[in-house]
Amino acid sequence: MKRYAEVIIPLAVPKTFTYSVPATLDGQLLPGCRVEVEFGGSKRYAGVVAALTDERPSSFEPKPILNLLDIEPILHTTQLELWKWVSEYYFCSQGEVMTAALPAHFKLSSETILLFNEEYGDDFTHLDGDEYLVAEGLLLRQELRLDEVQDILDISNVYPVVKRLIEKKVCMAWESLKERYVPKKDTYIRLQDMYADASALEGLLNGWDVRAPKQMELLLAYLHLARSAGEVRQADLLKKSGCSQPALKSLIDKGVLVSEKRLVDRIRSMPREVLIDFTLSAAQAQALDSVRAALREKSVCLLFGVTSSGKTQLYIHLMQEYLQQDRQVLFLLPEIALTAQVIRRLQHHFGGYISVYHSKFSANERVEIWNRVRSGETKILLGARSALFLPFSALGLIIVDEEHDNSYKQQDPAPRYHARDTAIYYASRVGAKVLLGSATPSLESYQNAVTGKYGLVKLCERFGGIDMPLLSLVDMNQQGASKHARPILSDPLLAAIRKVLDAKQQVILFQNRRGYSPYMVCGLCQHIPHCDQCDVTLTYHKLLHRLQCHYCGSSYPRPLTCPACGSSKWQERNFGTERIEEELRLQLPDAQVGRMDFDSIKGKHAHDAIIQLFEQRQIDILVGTQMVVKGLDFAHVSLVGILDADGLLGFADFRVNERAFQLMEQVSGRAGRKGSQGTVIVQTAQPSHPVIGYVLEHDYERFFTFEAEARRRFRYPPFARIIRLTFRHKYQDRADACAARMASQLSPELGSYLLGPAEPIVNRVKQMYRSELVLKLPKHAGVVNRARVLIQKELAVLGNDKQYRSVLIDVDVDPL
DNA sequence: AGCACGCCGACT
DNA sequence: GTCGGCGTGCTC
Repeated sequence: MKRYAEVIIPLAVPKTFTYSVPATLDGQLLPGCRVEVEFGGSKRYAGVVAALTDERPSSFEPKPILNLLDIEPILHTTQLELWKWVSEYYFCSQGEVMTAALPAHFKLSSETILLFNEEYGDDFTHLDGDEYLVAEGLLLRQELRLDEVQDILDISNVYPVVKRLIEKKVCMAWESLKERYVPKKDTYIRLQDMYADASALEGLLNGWDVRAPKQMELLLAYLHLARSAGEVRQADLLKKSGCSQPALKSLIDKGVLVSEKRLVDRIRSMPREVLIDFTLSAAQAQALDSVRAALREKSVCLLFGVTSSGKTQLYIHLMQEYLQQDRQVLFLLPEIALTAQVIRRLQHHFGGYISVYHSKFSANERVEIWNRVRSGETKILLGARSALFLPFSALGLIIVDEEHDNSYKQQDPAPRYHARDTAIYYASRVGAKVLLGSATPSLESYQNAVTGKYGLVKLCERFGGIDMPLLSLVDMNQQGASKHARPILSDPLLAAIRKVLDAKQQVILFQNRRGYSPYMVCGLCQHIPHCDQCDVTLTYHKLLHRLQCHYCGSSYPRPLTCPACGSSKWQERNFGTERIEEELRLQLPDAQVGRMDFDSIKGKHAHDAIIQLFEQRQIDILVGTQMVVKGLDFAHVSLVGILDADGLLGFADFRVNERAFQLMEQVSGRAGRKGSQGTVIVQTAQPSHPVIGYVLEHDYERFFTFEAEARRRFRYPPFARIIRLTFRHKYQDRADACAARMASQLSPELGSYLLGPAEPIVNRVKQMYRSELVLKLPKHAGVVNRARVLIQKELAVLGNDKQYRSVLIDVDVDPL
């Protein structure tokens, strides 16, 4: 009966749009359904109905909804509320949240199709060159997409040509919105009904024509498959029998077999019971009890468990308990930790109840997982950040493993949301519990645990009684004559590697820099090559033999001579993973070396492939960036080397210490497994740095006390809330002016919490200059809300001011 | 985000 | 003189 619908359009427009509901859709339309609407002239989109109303807009005439795309809503109202909350909390549009939340195939936008007008005929004499080319294409193909027209003409703006062709009635334009999800169909083979009767079948076999032995073979293969599997796919049958399509076709033609197309799930489920084939250690069982108790009283519990204390086994037990109560469980992991190793392990226990959702899955598969979660068929979902937006219907528990991991915060396109924090909000809305797990909790979470806001459970014992690895330092000041003459691999480290390799064990070397050399310096004039588009030095990649910008991705040929002075005496400074790999091949020619970083895991399965090679011990030494840190379990690694601790401690943001501690502690945890204590060697020029000290002692609590004190003193999280505003423009002064304008609006009330405008460390990226404002707000709801209101208000003003509207403003709430 | 409208430089 | 650049304004 409601006559108007508020529709979310998947764009960065700050509001919903009102459309009228045609009489034909009366009653079928519900919030959460996708609808096809026209938006902005001719473009069509699949929008999501946020709400229905009877209120007639006064200032405009709503356009009608063109089509209903879903018979029932694809999400629940709790998800719509979540979208709204995320958009408000993180200062973005609901459309941007929609873009992040929905699988690609739910997001449709039209494309312009040109249809050839038959009546025009093939007399193209009145057309000019470009028009003729397109008309020819149309005659041949009947219809062309706009990007195909672009290919034909090879010019940037095809629109004028298209417009003339339409005016001359050669073709007409059509906006086509196609459902992109394609259900998968498989061909199945079954026996003709009359042979269901055993004697009829026997008769058939006995009277078989001996001239058709292939068909007989095929039929026997069918009977065999049907007996063991129940139903028979055509592909399996042909493969098993070794027969070809024609043999099958004649059996079908004879009316012995029947072929039929059936819709199938892309996601193979193995329907079987939950399998818990291990027992918890006393420490684990006790921790599990404490977690249960904590979750009875509080909605969030932090499980602080040292590396390899067996947190996952505890999770598995807890998940099973929620499963028995018929509640769904969401298990979040950082994308990079979602390896085949982890997936296999959970599938082993939960078989058909579990689904996995992450970027490696095809868009079609993701639609199917979406639907299975909504229907409640999937009880346990293992996924990365965006899995939080799946339409759970009976969510009972969210586990956020490695809760400290930075990849839970989406960085580049809005919404810049933190999946851990959003999960906590969402859980509270739907009455679910949250278990955060980490060996190195974030300062935020640990502070919340210490103050009693969250429950806190510690698991200090490594599973199976393995000792924590033994750490030792190599003081790099004593290695090499000068700062620039330091070796990449110090003598003690090299000696340790040799020893480990002799014992047929494996080594992980950690260096958080990819490429060969982070920058090159001209030996004569000290010139350093920079990116044209960004304010950063270029990293030399030896394999590509090019200089690359790690900010915008552009790449340059390696200069032979210095563009400033013409000398060719380049010096390569510092080292990345690529260089280490080379150094190892030089120093240890017999060792098998593998590299795992952003550059080496391109391609769908490259990441898992490297892990597998290492698991199978075809690689002796694995060199990598943070990727080697994330939740991998290798049984034979007895040595871990942290090659440049100073590189981790050298950043200039308030989280350096936290990140450095976490990375070093996590990578250390990779060393030592069953029966042997691992060794970690840290190379540093600052052996007395306090963070290094805490890592040596594996003492998270003392690290926390130390770091929390500094954060409190300088008013950083967890003792303050940060909102950062970045102003981007191709002219520095415009960006600065806009930031100054925002600052002037905020400072009367919030001046004491405001920093900037200031140019960030990297002040130009992709041809855009930047200016930054940072609000360090006290944790006081009134002040924070006031700041939000003022920012929101001023964003609207700046968006309408022609002096500032071309400045792009990014708001980052709780930035990393 | 698109996409159209509108006002200033290098080509016929 | 026109084609085409991208500044700016709007989308139910």
